[in-house]
Amino acid sequence: MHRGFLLRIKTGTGKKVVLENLVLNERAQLVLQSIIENYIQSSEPIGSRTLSKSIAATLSPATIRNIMSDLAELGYLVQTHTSAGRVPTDKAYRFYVNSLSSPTSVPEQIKQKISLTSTEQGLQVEGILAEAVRLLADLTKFACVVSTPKASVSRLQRIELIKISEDRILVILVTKAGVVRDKIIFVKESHSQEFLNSVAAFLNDEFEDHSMQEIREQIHQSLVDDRNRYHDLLAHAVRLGKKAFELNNPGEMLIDGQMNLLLDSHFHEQSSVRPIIDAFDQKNAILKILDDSMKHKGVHIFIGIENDSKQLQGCSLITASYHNKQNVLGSIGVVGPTSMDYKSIISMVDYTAKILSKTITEQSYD
Amino acid sequence: MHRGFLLRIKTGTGKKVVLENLVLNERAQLVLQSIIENYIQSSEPIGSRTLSKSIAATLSPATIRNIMSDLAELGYLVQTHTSAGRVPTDKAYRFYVNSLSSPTSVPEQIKQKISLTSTEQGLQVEGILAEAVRLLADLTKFACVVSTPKASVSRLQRIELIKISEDRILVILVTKAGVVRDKIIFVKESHSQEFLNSVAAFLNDEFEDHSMQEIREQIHQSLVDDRNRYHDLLAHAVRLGKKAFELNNPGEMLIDGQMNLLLDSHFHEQSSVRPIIDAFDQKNAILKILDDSMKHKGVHIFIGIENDSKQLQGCSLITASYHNKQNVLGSIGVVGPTSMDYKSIISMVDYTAKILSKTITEQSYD
DNA sequence: ATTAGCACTACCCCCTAATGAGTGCTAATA
DNA sequence: TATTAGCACTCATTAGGGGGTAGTGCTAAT
Repeated sequence: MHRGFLLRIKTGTGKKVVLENLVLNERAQLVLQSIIENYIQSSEPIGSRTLSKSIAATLSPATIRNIMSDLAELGYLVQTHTSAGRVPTDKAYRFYVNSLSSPTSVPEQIKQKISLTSTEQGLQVEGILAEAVRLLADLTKFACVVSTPKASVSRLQRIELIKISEDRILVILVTKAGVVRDKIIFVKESHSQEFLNSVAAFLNDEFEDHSMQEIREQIHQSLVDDRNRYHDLLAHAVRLGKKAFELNNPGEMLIDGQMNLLLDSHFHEQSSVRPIIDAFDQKNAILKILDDSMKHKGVHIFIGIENDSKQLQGCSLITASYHNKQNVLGSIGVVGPTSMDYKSIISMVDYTAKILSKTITEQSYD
Repeated sequence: MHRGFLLRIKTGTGKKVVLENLVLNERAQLVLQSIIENYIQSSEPIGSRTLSKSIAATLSPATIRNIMSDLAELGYLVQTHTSAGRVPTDKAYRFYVNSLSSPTSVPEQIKQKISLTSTEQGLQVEGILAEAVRLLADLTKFACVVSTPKASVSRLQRIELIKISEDRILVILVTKAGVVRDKIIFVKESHSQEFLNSVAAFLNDEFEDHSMQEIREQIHQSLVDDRNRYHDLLAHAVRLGKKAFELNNPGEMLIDGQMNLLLDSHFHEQSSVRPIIDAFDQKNAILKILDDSMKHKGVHIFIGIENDSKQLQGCSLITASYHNKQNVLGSIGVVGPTSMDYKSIISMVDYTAKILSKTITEQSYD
């Protein structure tokens, strides 16, 4: 029926890449890569003739057809209809990005655009993140997201308690990373501002430079531990502190450039963008990916079908974590079509994350 | 040529509406209104036959054609091409909304959906606004905007100065309206936290319950006034206060539901949404409209061509201001196609603004 | 192992004709 | 005099048909 692919590769020479349990010979790799790069540019199915012209090696359309046929059988390519060119599958993109070396350097002119000026305006971390995500969206022309620093890992710089009314206290938490969080807590008994000041002083003394996670645990300990009850200040500090350090904002993220997706040529039909938009609205699927990408350094790539969330299976995400001197704080990423220009987007995300880390580190409070 | 329109209306009976310097008789009004309502529903050109069926009064298509022809001549209707139905112009929408009585009441089931829960979670004004704008976007299926309380009119509840590093001070401003603003100021000379506390205490004493505008003016006065220089604390307080009360964020706005516009059937072509999206990015045109709408109570309607900004001439805005006990704080609004369902949108905006005002008033700090 | 050649497929574009919704005008009618 | 029926006309939209084209798969020749 078809000439055996395995036969061909047995005689194939040169470097080989193991993929699943099968192997692509060098020439097949070249063809596949070339198809992908062509498709990324044109976002139209690639035919054997077109390819034979653009490809470096001198191969006739017929030969290429044979190779393509094999690649299709292995699941790297599909056709929209019988007599159409081939389109790369998610599997092909995975092969492609795996074969890419580490991020290529960003062109000098782009580098110049990637600079964060908001620190000069006395903005906090949130402001810097907003600027970074907007910048990345403008550069890549796709939608971009960034997760705000996780409250649990950030370390306390300062806590302030401000009496707002008889039963309300405004809590302001400043972290070493430069994040300012404020929230209101409700109390049953009224406290004077002086009293709140001493409670705040106590909490500052006790917990400065501890991570929120630690603080919560220690306070919980103290609550269990009844011995503290005899000390009035301490008891109140513990009780207020418990409320103050409860994190009720469960990790936020900033989004920019959603519109870019709709205007992008790769998503010709609106319907294919719809689920992605919904994913933005729900946030949790994307947050999960950003969280995952915090676990390891460097750039992470999630391609279409690989995504757990069905809504995101029509697009790819490229993410990179950012950090200050001590901790990984969050990650920033691009959401685009599976057929995006991985090479350049990867390097942009990588570079932006580095600049972001640098900027945040510089303006951290320690 | 054509039978004189003026002739016809001279004999017209019943209520008349003066519009520009011309007059529509009752039947013409009815027809126009009916065309508009049909078009709002179908967003397709309305023909005389269709209308003759749907209209209450029993009029033959031919009669309706005559009326339509007159309305077209007066600039209320246009045709996309010779043999197409008629489409209302912006002038027609203006007539239509003017003829609407004050906001109709919102259906009970919608009312139930319009409730703001964020206060219970100890969120500040910004959080409430974010919830309100999202709610309105979900309800109307259009893009929605809300302007944050203007810093200049809001009155000081409390200022805090926190030493962050040798040359940086974190300023936290809490306003009576419940807005918490934080920013970093840079100083040349280092101050101890104790000193900052006394400066803050002084500023609090001096300026509590004053509007930011007043405070800025008074501080500016003091700067000019050299007599204060002899007093060290005062001099520093003035200097720091000047920086602290400088507003570097020039009125912000929150946006939600931009995507709704792209998915809306009224904007069949992407190209017509593009300028609106750009307007969102630039913000100032929309902010200006929101500002304008703060000047008078109630719902404001800006229809297409009436907008100063060219980008916004393809859409309509419906806005309403929100307030606390003392001041008008900002406004919330819907951005949609000129052919939106004004009747229901108006009432939703009206009701949402009222609930928003109520919620903010309740949780204000005085 | 590669390639040239050929038959075949299916989309795309263009042209045409038919359909149909809608208008404007005129003449008849109430 | 206001309304309506009738008719000719316009123009968008649709369906159908043919030629062109980009592509494939297969086979036979190199």
